[in-house]
Amino acid sequence: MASGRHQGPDDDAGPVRPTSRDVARSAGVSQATVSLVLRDKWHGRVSTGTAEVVRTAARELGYRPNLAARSLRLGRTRTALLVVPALTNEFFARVHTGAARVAAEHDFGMVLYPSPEIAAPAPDPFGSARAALDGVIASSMAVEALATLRADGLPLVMLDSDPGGSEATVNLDIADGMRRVVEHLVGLGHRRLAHVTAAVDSWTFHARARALADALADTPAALVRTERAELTVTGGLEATTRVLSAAPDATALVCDDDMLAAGACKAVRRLGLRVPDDVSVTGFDDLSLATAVEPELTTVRLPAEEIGANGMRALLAVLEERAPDTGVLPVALVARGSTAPPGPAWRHGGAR
Amino acid sequence: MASGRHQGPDDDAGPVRPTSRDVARSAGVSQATVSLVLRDKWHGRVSTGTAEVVRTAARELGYRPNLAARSLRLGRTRTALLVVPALTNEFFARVHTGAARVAAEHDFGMVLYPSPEIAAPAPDPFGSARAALDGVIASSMAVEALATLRADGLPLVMLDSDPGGSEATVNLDIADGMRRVVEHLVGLGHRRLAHVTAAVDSWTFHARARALADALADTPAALVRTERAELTVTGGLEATTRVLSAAPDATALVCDDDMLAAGACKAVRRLGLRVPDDVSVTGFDDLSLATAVEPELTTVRLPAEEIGANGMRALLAVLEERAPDTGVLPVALVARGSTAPPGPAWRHGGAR
DNA sequence: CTGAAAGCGCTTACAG
DNA sequence: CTGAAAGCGCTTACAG
Repeated sequence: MASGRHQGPDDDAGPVRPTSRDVARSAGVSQATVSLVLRDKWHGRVSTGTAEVVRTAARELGYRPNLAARSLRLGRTRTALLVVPALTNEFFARVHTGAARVAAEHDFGMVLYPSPEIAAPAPDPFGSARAALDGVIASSMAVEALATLRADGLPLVMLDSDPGGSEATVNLDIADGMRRVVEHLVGLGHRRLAHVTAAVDSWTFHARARALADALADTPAALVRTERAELTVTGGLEATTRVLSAAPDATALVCDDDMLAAGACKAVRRLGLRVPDDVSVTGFDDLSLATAVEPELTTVRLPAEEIGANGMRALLAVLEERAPDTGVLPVALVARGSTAPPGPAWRHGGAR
Repeated sequence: MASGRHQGPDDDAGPVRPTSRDVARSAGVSQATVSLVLRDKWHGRVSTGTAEVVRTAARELGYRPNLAARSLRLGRTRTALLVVPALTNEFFARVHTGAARVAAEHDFGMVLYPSPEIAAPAPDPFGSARAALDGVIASSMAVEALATLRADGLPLVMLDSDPGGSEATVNLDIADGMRRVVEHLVGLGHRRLAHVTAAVDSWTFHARARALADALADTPAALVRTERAELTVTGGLEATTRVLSAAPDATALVCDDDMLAAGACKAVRRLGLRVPDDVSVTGFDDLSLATAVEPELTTVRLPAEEIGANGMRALLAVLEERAPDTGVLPVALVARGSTAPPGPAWRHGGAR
């Protein structure tokens, strides 16, 4: 009997979980053989019959390998952490779906860590997510927020973030998305746009602002006002109210996000105006909210699952010391009911 | 040198992470002392000076305990798994927030596992979430979906679920919420209600249907129609369209969820009617969507963070073999713009 | 007040 | 084709 009598960490916890030792004993083989068979490394090393006996014994005992022991031995956990700024947001939910799918395909686990602070240093995810990790994927976070992680020397892949921040970055073509919004609006005849910008200090929103300015430079239209908004529907409503009082001649509101755009629509209506007749509104992200509101939002669809999947592929590459594919993913404009040509008053240069 | 030459699992991976052995050597003490000091179990066993030396050495080396080794030794991981049917849903995001907060207070980690199938057996979360776990909290899932988990003999706490399903259940007062919706609607004068029910086979939606029928029994009002809807805005729209063609005399639509209610509002308007003038609509959950749409939704606010927090407390109790507190949490009706007295035509018994 | 030793459960290089 | 043994890094009961 090999059980360390005075060392047992736990003596009362219900039925004892079987170990590979138990399987070996039950199958009449060594622990090594059990490991080989169960890890599928037995071909040409263990006879087919023995393998079958081992598998049967494992099944009958309900054996499940102890992951802590395996990790300790292997020095690898086959687990990645996905850090996102918010769980509430569908975009991140979809990023997770994509990343988890690729992880599963490679027999990796995926653990999720919602870090409320996008820019501030996150509280130690190891104190919280706890699992031992092989690498980290962070979406739409500031590099500074990942300081603890980096200090641990873990491979880090950043998504929708400053390209210079980490060993690998997978990005969306934010600039192209904004350019298409501008083209769409200018094509409809809008000349005075306002920007409802997210008051969030992350690369993706800085990129949106920069792209908007750049895209506008090539057109006859101008940016007449920018207001910062807290990233909620109410934030969008309030910022838009400020925009329309400061720049009542704006005919189109470019919003950094669909939630902001939903709030903008509410603000427009509270001022007795109509969307899109009097004011056009655009969103960004194409969350399900975009089609829940009325009119439905013209917005930019981001390939959320795909960026998650590519992020996980990049992490796998880094882990295997291959060069990660850090291509920029294309986005698409989705035109819906919240945009239209500016109202007749505007087309004729009149005041509201 | 104690490193097992031919056993090293990994020879190339960058700077070697320091172990407690390195800290001990650097501080000139034994590994045991390091462990005692760092786990804060040294009082009266190690001198203050030695403790300080150990702490300094650990800091200087950037030592972090290997969690796999600790788990293996302790047989406990201080990690709980939260299984939710969807990440996209704010309700679950808030449940997670509450559960993670309580977990952190007790130095527990919290790992999230989104299981797309509410009712079907989930794919093995151990293959996927991978972390070694002390217990599981599952929100709004069918017991059958947790078969794998239960088979592992892990303590399980269920949230917003069939009270009979597990060793501990923490529930919301769904029945009371539905009763208040009915009181509100009947109080406004509605007599013909229809139910847009979620086509999801989970306890919480069955409870909502049952509670609606029960509440209605005590009133002069009647349920004139029930339509099942896929749990999306579009699903709500389609089901409502069916409701209003089958039961054009319904003056109020009770929806199982805010997304469904948002879809219902869209359907009403597509038929040329107004919310709430012609048809009142109610939601359930009070997601931020409820105030993003217009009119804002009358709905039932569920204490999502609190149920998460109580769930984690219950799990902690089970783990410590104390009796879990499985109280039912109160909910509240939030009356907003999507409900009003039935239109004049209805009040006078006329047809639309 | 401190250290030496055992052992948690696993995997793999090696010897047969 | 199979087994015995070492060791991953930690914590704790025990001996001093």
